[in-house]
Amino acid sequence: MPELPEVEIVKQSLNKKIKGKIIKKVEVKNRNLRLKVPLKFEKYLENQKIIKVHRFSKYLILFLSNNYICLIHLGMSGTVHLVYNKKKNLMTNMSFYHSKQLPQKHNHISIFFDNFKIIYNDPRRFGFFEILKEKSFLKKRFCKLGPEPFDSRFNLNYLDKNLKNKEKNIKSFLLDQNFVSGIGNIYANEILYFCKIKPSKKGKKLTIQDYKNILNYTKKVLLNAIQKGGSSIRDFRNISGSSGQFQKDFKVYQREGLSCKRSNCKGIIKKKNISKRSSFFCNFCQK
DNA sequence: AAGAGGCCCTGATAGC
DNA sequence: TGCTATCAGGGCCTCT
Repeated sequence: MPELPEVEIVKQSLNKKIKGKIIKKVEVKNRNLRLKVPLKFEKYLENQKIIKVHRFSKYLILFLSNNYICLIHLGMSGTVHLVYNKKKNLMTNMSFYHSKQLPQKHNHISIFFDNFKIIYNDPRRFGFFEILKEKSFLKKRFCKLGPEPFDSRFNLNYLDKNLKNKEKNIKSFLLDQNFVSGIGNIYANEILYFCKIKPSKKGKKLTIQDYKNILNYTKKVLLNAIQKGGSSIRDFRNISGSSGQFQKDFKVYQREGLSCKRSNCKGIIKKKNISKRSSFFCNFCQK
């Protein structure tokens, strides 16, 4: 669920809080994430300075002063929390992510700094941590991933080369990290709405204008989400979205049965499973 | 080779 | 009330 914009927000927050700081201690309570947290994980991190935090696609990349690199993927329910040590008895916490409180359960990893710690929480444990020996391994690690939508390699030629004559539908392409990386189910739905393309449209049926719209709106939708602080994500603890803000921005996602927001469009938002993922689209303006 | 589908996991919710 | 079934989703793997 954290897609590129949400991970970008976490990256920005981390850079503000932990860049230049030294890791005092690391505690792993549960190594059984999507990938096993390496036994030496703590050793690689402890006493190292965080040089900087980068992001590629949905991955956080922590550069350490010993040249090791810590990769973090939030999976679909991973959150990062910042907890301050207060003088008084209480620990207050603020989240990098939108959950307001530090959850009681599933706090798997704690990274301690001088007067605060960051905590990795992940109920479904689809997230993972990896250690890379140095920079050059990054390239290899990400070599199979497609370009981000902002990458100049993501262009008309690239789309034509990859989509032409393909039976696979465009929705699956947008979710395929080896084709374009950073987009997840929520933004894939939103992007296709803006493109006026129905999610089930096959690659081979896409027109040049479709290509142009895809190039345009993949960027626009993600950038807009980043600007809004990743606010368009729903809270996994609150699927109904009653706590608020986020849902307002969605054009189609989780709007089954509601009317299309496009002015003068009389369409109704439909929900349909495409390749096992829920897809939302306007039955009128998305062709 | 391309594309579809399964699996990992927990928690919220629907249905009986 | 309390049970079970279903769904949610990212990445990787296997099968056809």
